[in-house]
Amino acid sequence: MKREATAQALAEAAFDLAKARGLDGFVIDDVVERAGYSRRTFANHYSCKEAAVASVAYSGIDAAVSALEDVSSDVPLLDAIHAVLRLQLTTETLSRMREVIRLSREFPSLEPYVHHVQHRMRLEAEQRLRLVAADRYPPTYVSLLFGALYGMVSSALEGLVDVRLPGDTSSGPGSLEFDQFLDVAFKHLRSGF
Amino acid sequence: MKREATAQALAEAAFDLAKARGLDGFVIDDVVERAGYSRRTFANHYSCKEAAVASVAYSGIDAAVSALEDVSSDVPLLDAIHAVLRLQLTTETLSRMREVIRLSREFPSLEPYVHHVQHRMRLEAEQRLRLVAADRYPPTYVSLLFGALYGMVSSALEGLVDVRLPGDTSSGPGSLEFDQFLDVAFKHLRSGF
DNA sequence: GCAGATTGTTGCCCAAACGGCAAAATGACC
DNA sequence: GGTCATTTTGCCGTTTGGGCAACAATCTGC
Repeated sequence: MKREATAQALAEAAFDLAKARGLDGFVIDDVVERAGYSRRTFANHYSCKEAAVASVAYSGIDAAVSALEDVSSDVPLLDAIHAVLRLQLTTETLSRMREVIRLSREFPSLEPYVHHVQHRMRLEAEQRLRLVAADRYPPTYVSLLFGALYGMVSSALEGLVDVRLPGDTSSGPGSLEFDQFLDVAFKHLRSGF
Repeated sequence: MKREATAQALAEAAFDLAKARGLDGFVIDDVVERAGYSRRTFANHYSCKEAAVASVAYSGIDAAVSALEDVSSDVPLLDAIHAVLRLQLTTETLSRMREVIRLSREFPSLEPYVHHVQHRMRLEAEQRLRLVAADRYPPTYVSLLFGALYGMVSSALEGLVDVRLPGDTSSGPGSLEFDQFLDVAFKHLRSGF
């Protein structure tokens, strides 16, 4: 769909500008000039530049959930999710999220939109996961499980930014810390606190 | 502090107007007129009317966490949290949250700010909880536990709005559904999925 | 290929909002 | 009373949001 492509192009331009000049270092006119659209078109897609910048964190969620939907149904649900997170929550996707979170620390006006994107990702993933698991688990169970999982993962993402922010962009991808964290999180998910 | 009182008065006025006329049925001038402040002052506190409206959902969090901090330290952590949620997440607080969530369904531009408030509540609660439990559990453990708890509770709040929205404002308070849900959530929290 | 419908983009335009700055007001404290 | 810190306010130029209608592009079935 063309609409989506335009939105992504605008978001990309806004994200680049925010990285380069900071969130207050540019106006919407700069974004549309860079992306080659009109200001009016920007307003058709985003309500403000914050929304555009935050939206880039959304990329990758689709691939992750799709991977989950492909998992054969005789693999236990928790195992499947664990494996998918390990595979998908890496490199590009993870480092973008971290960059957006980092920006939102520096420019608090970005925070609401980042949280909004995270929330939408959670909703979409949860909804699609519920379909995948519909024949094995009741919806309420999946909601609780997913809510708990989301809470732990998002808490870890924020934590990673805190811990590793000063300096290294090095160990972004399948970083040891994140994998280790995932293991602990799933241990609790399986057998409680 | 006076600053806080002003912010709350403005938020209250914005919330009332949003309930009465819808989010697009008033402008900032209406808010400040009702609250008795100037437009410039509004801008000192909130970046837009959405932020003001959403902020009313924040009320009550302070009391809840304070109650938790008073719990004697020989009560198991999970029991203490469970009890506090049962007591505090009722009537006024809960019904405000539901009203804000309901508004955000009708006016999507409100969503980011609602999610932001939820997120801030989570952060504050988690941080203070970590202090309370510092002598019994390591910070990482508390973060994971709290993340999971938050995910489940927020998932339930949204669910409650979905289920009960069409019609009744009747069963807001210590509603049966919510208590039952809490029990299930804590069962999983204790012994896993 | 073509006429029609659907969807995306743009310009126009004005009400609304953001935000810097400095003056005025409020209050706490001595 | 006086002094200092915090908060509120008015002024005002810049930026934004979004309704509307025209325009372009893309997708239909024929």
